[in-house]
Amino acid sequence: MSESHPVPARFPVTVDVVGLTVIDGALHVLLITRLIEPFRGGLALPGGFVLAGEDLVTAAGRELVEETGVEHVPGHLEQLGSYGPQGRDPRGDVLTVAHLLLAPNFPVLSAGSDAEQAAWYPVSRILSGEVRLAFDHERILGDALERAKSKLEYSPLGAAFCGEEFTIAQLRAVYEAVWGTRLDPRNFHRKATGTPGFLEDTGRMTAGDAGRPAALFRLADAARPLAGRPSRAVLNPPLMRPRV
Amino acid sequence: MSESHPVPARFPVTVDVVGLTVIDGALHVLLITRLIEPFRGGLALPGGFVLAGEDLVTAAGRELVEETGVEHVPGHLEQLGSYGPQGRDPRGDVLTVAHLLLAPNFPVLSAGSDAEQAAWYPVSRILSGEVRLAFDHERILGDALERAKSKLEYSPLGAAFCGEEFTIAQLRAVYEAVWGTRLDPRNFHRKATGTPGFLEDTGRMTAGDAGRPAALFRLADAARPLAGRPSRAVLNPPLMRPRV
DNA sequence: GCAAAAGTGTTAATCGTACACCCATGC
DNA sequence: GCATGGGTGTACGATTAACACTTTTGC
Repeated sequence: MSESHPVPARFPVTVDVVGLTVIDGALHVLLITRLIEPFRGGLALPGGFVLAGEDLVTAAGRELVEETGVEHVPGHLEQLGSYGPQGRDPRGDVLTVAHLLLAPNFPVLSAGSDAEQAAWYPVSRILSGEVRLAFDHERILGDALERAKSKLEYSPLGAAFCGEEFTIAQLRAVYEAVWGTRLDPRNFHRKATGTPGFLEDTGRMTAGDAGRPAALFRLADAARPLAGRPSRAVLNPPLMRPRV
Repeated sequence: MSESHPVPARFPVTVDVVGLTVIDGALHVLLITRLIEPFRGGLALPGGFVLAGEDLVTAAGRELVEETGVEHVPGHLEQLGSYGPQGRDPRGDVLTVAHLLLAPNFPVLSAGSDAEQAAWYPVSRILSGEVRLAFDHERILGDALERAKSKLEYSPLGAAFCGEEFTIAQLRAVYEAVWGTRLDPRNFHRKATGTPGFLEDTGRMTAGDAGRPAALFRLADAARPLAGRPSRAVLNPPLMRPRV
């Protein structure tokens, strides 16, 4: 914060959003198809420039809403980290502040031909190299996945992937998709319902599915985000992912 | 990363460093006394503007070296998070990327009267409110402390607070200072030495201190930072801090 | 010898894991 | 009835936590 003798450089600052969701048991990421150079026609994370008067998370939420046509930010949005400004955009130095969105599967607006089209892509297709991302967005995605994995361990944010009410099996599917492992349904049930301050039984049940109806849960009040501030609640003890 | 219709704003970008060390069993933070407005005469985190052509961690390391007179970055430096650009500097919008330094106690240069004086301050005096920090630096310090606490759990970075060689008791003092708890020396010894890929016995011993001489350890090769890239090694199983 | 700190042994409680088993529904 | 998935009980090994005890130094 001290003033150095050299004139401070000013940088264009963008926000990018790594939007993750679970569709049919597989982790998906929200990507847009670029309509302009560089990387025209390529896939990239949604994002855009921070405007004067905006805060970082605000800007990230605005870009997300603009590029998907969703009404509100549909899940948990938090800062991931900053990248740059060197060597990440062929047009020049751009600092980007990446954000992580954990959200239930929400429908993405079908944009007209003049807008960038956002859509969900299976993360596995990027990790396998089958699909490539523009800029340094593969690196950012990698960091986001690592963050998401550890978030599930010690925070109640796995529930951010589910809707308002969900079954333990739906929650388990989230953990399995993000961690890339299978979990014992019975032990997971006990651990999830037994963790204090995590889940709250709604008293309601599913109906119509195969098998025995499942109890519907919601996030406990203690674990909910409060008045705009995202939840900082901690899962204690943590739900540990199997280590190799 | 998409181009919005509004002209992208350009922001001055600073890097700040939360430098932590353990002195006499107490956690200390590196602060400078500001010589200019705003907050002239107040205490703040060391930092400064990112220059053209610089990367973030590079800039943070440069500012640290400049403001303390130390030769090299003396420990583990990593990005913490970004703050702003709104409402954190009375002179206008400034985006800052905060960094976390975990370092052994190193002597700070006594600056001349025309330079900002850096010095170590007990963290407890800031947390108690006895000492106030400029800008939003108290919030940044709070986030840094939280990050440091969790880093000790699942990474070998506790050793970054020690010198090249250290005893288990010195390492335990680090954990106790950062976590603010007492740990059983005997169980900690077993846990630290028994964690694979963490510590390596040097074969050397301390001498001259009270009590039985202690074996000197160093970070295992697997846990060392390699070729500039900071260590991403993971402690498995983690050293768990006592939960209240 | 005595104090002090390092390091080892031991034990009980707790936790994770695996898996047998019962429950409640759709068909 | 049978398949399907929800949910509980239980047993065993691993890990933690508490603390007795031995070792090795300085004084």
